[in-house]
Amino acid sequence: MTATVSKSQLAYRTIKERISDGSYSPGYRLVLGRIAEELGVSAVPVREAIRLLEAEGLVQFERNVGAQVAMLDPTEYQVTMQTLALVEGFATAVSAPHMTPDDVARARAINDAMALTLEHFDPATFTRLNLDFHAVLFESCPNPHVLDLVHRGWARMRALRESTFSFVPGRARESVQEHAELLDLIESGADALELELAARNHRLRTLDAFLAHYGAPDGVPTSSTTGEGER
Amino acid sequence: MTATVSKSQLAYRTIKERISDGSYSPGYRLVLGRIAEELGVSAVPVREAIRLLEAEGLVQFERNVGAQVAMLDPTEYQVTMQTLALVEGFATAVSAPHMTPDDVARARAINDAMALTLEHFDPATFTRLNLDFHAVLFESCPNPHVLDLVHRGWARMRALRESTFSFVPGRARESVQEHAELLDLIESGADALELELAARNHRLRTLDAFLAHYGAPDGVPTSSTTGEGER
DNA sequence: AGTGGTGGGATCGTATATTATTTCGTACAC
DNA sequence: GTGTACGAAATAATATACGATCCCACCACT
Repeated sequence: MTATVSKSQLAYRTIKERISDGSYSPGYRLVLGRIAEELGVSAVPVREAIRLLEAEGLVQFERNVGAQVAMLDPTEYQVTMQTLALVEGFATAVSAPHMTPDDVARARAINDAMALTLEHFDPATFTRLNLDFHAVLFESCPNPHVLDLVHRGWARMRALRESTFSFVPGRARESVQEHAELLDLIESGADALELELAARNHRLRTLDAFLAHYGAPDGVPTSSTTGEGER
Repeated sequence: MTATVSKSQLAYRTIKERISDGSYSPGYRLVLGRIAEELGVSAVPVREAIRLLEAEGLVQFERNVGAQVAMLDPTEYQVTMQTLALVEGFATAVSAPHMTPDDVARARAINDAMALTLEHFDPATFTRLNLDFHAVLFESCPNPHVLDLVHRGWARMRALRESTFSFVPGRARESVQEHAELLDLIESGADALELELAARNHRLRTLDAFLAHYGAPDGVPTSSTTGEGER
C-alpha cells in the first residue's frame, strides 16, 4: 500500500539520506553486513545501493575491502563546485523564461529569509534556504538531465561539506545581494547568456571565497577558469 | 592475472559495449536470466550492472517487469545533445590552456581524416573520428567530473543514435570547418568564454541541423536556448 | 631490531534457492 | 462477440550460504 518500494530503493534512499544529513560523515566506513542487519534486509540490496552511490561519487569503494563515505578534499570540492556552477548557470538560463511572476516572488521571499539568518551565525539554515532558493529557480527547467546533474552536485556537496557548503564566513551577505540581482535580471527578461554567466559567477565567487578562507588546494589555479572576470 | 575484474564489472562493461556498438539496439529487452546465462555468470551481477546503466540513462527499468535499452526519442535526443553541448563547451575551454602544440596537431590530423570521409557516405567512421577529435581536446581537462559527464553523454548518444549521432547529412562539411576554426581559436590563445561558446555552438548547430533534418519534437522550441545566436 | 612470511579474522563476491509480482493466455459468463 | 476472471508461466527480488580476497597482527628468521 505504501507504494511498495523495493528494498534496494529503501537502502539507497536511507544511506543517501544519512550521508546528506551527516549521520554518516565523510570517511565513515560502510559495512554491508552491518547496514543490512540494521535495515532488516539482506546484503545484496545494500551492496546494490552502495554501488549506485559510488557511481554518483558519494562513496568510495574498493573491491573486497569495503566502502566509505567520500572524503573531504579541497580539490574534490573545487571541481565539484566548478561543475555545479556550470550546470546551475545553464539551468538558470533555461528555466528563466518559464518562470512566472509568482515563482520570482517565492524566490524573493526565500532570499529575504536568508537575509534574516545573517543576524545569527546559522550556516545550516542558510545552506538549506539557499538550496530552496535555487530549487525554485530550477523547477521550471525543461531539461531533466541538467536537473539531475544539479541534484547530484548538491548531494556531493552535502556529503563533502557536511550540510553547510553554501556558507562561507564573510561571503553570505554578498550571496544574498547577488540572489536579488539575479532575480532582477530574470524579471527584466535578460539575455539567456547574460543570465547564465551571472548565475555561474555567483557560484564561482562562493568557490573563490571558500578557497580563500580555507586555503586553496595544491596545484590548482584559484582563478575560476571561466567567466567574464579579471584575469 | 588479468587484473581479476569482478563479474559485476564484466557484466557492466559487456552490456554497455553491446549497447554502444548496436548489438543491443534501442528497445531491446534485457532479460536478467538470459544475459546471465550468456555471460556465464549469475543473475545478481547482471542486475547490478543494469541498475548502473539505468542510472546513466542507457536503459529504462521498471520494477518487476524488466529492463530495455533506452528508446530513440527526439525529445531525449534534444535534451541530451543540449546537455552535451553545455558540458563539452566547458570542457574545451578548461582544457585549451593545457593543450600542447602537439595536441593541436593531432587534432588537426584527425580533422583532416574526417574531411576525407566526406568523399564517401560514411557516417560511422565520421562519428568515430569526431569522438576521437573531441577526445584529444578533452584529454588535458583537469576536471574529472566534467569528463565523466562528457563520456556519459556520448554513451547516451551512441545508444540513442546507433553510432552515427554526430553525422547529419548536409552538415558534415560545416562541422569539419568549425573544427578547424576551433583549433585556430585555441592556438590564438583565445578567451576562455569565447572558446566555450564556440565549442558549445558547434554542437548546438549540429543539433539544429538534426532537428531540421529529422523533424523537431512536439512542444520543444528548436532554437538552441543559449548562445549568442540570432533570436 | 628489522624484515619477510604465515595464519586468522573480517569482508566482499557470487551462486543457488525461494518468494513475490507481473503478464499473458484461456475459458467462462454475459 | 466482448469483457472479465482465473490460472499458469515467466521474470524479477531477495535471502541464504559458501567461496574468494584482503588486511593485519604475530612470529620466525636473519
